[in-house]
Amino acid sequence: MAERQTAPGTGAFSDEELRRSIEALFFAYRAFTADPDRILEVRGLGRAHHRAIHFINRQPGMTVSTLLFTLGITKQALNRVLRRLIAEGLVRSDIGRGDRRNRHLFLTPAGAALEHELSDAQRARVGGAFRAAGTDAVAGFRAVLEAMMDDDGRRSYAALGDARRPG
Amino acid sequence: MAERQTAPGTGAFSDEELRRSIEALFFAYRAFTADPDRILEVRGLGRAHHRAIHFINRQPGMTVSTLLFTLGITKQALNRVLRRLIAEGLVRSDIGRGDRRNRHLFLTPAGAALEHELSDAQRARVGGAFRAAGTDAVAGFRAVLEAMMDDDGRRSYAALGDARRPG
DNA sequence: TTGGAGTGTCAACAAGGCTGACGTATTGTC
DNA sequence: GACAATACGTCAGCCTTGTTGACACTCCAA
Repeated sequence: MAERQTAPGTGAFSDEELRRSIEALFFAYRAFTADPDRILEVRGLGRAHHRAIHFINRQPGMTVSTLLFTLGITKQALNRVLRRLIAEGLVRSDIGRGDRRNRHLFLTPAGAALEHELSDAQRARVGGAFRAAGTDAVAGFRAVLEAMMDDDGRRSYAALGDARRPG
Repeated sequence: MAERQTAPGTGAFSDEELRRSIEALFFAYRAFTADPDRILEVRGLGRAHHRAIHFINRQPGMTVSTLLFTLGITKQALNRVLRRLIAEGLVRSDIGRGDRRNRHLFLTPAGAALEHELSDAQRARVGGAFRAAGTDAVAGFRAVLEAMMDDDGRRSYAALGDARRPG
């Protein structure tokens, strides 16, 4: 099934076109992660630490369970990452004032500095690709990515967007 | 540096737009890999096996070192993956006829069947996103991805494309 | 008061990267 | 013909980052 070689109608794509796009996504994503990986390596940190730092920066004060859902990993896996970030003075974990079971996560100044360094590298690559491809291409890029997410991803993505526009 | 809030000229993008795109890429890529992961899980295989199978399918007869360069991992890491795939009867390794030091890799019928299953799932998600976003968006998507690759990725990506158009 | 939610942590395990070192064909070169 | 280089395989050990299962603690809400 689904072995269409030619387009049966509007909006269909050839097998070869899809395979080529899958490869493009693979190689592009690899480059996308390679830049921050190099920065993290000198500190002995990994991609998991980067992801935690990124989302804590985007939503300061977010709880552990929100971060858990956003990352889509288990609490044990996240805990190991957070413990390290807190021990290195990059992240601060505050007990909730309303509900004291909750931990609210913030970047320390050192954490914010690292976030900035990582983000600069990643934005440089993405921004460079955007400038090379042009404004129209960027709109298409975003549209395809958003259509490609699964429900969990879409929920997290939307929640992050909402948090940027409070009220 | 590089903290531009407004567009200084044509083809510049806001900090927020870049950060949002980075998140979109993260969530989309996670969905993109989740589908094949589910299929592989029941066989006890992982993402690394998928990647090897994908590229062997795209370039039947490719040598071990070519695959090594394409994947960007060490020969020890690849060897572990290949050994498993050969043991399970999914991949065949033929001694080179010209240079007997080379090993040429092929999918067996069972390997091709698995490749098809994995590829169907991945093409379904990418194809669905393409149809939802439209033809113009797809062109932009590809343009951005290709501009985002690093040199190694671009080389591998180009080599795969050339191999599809022999002569 | 009690159940359950949110969190932290221990242990054990697996995938899949890495480096270093070594062995073995095979090929090309002096 | 001797020897270096290439292509590949493999062993051993290490790391990150994911998993399950189990347990303890704090605290909120019914």
